[in-house]
Amino acid sequence: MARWEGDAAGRLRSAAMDLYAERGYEQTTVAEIAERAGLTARTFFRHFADKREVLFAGSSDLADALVGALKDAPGPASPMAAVGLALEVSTTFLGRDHQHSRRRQAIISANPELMERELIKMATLGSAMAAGLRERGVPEPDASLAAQAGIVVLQVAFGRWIESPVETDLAAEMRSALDRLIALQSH
Amino acid sequence: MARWEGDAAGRLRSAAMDLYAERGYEQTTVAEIAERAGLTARTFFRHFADKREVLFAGSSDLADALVGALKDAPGPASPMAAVGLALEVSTTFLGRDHQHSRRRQAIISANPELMERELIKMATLGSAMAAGLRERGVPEPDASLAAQAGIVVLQVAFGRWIESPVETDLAAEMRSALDRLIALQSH
DNA sequence: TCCGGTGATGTCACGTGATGACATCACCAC
DNA sequence: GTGGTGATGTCATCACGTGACATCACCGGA
Repeated sequence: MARWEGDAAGRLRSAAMDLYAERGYEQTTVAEIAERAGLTARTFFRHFADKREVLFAGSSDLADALVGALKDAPGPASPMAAVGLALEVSTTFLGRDHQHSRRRQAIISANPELMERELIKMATLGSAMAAGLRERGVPEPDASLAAQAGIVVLQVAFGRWIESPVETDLAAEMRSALDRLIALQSH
Repeated sequence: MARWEGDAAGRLRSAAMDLYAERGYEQTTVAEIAERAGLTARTFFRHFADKREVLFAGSSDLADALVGALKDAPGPASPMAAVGLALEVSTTFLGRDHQHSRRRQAIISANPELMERELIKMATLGSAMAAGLRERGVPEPDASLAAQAGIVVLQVAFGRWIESPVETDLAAEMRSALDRLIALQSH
């Protein structure tokens, strides 16, 4: 068997992706994922908190990068400008593998439970960015508004990037969406 | 017992609220909720899809009202102006009972699973509003950006209303938050 | 060379959430 | 009163998730 062959978490991740894609999230049991990875269900839950989390590993890295970008933004930058820089940074995480992103997003969009998990990850990201803005001296409610508005831009831009038939530039989508949001407020 | 005494869903809702508040969401079993309401666990699941949903009944009414407000908004109103009108309407649903809203939100905020459910309800609300804006002729990505930005405003304003020590006016919080968001974009 | 520690994995038992199938009860129209 | 209808109860079952304990591979030191 595959026991002791290393990278158990990685094997579980790809086994889960394959099975979720093949037969759907709900129709896949944790035991089946583990079996395909040469492990047991109990071990699955040692690597991932629950059946959904296997699709969301590494999301805290993204949060750290975004908060770091806010900290590194030039002092005089406005809140939304700082958020724009953070969104720029996010594209280096999210825009890496279009094929993989497409597959993963199709799985998530097809299931409400997975959507819930995605949304709480995004909301957490927004809260972290709001904290980063407060660190920069931005008061509430401005910090939360700017941060969560930034998350909206990120999600809309990412969605368009995913759905685009030709492979576009994610950073360009981000800038475009942010511009549109700003344009919507001017009257 | 309380079988056949009418308003089973209502009894289950208040039993759940009480128990969730007393001992926490996770420490409460569905059987306990049903027992307090004089019913069985099986009946609980006939009225509510799952253990979380008992806290979120009636959220589709809110969605209908918001979409209706978008439809009734004056033709020349800009997307964000229409969203502002919809937010105004939302306060008649959300700002009804400050005491109850506080209790409910405390329960939800204390538990990630409940937060997930709240977030997907809000996201669904945003999607419905985006569809309403498209109905008004607003193209994508503007429709989604304006709608989801409106949801951000709603959430921030509602949070401030909930946390305010003195009872403020929810509609005023909404207008204030929307103004702040607009101000953040102007440079 | 072996011995013991350490971390990852397996095995077992269990409570809970959630659902299908079927029985039972209250109520209402005729 | 009879039969239909909707709400509820009972029973069986499966999957998720977790605690407790056993087992395995590997590595460093005597």
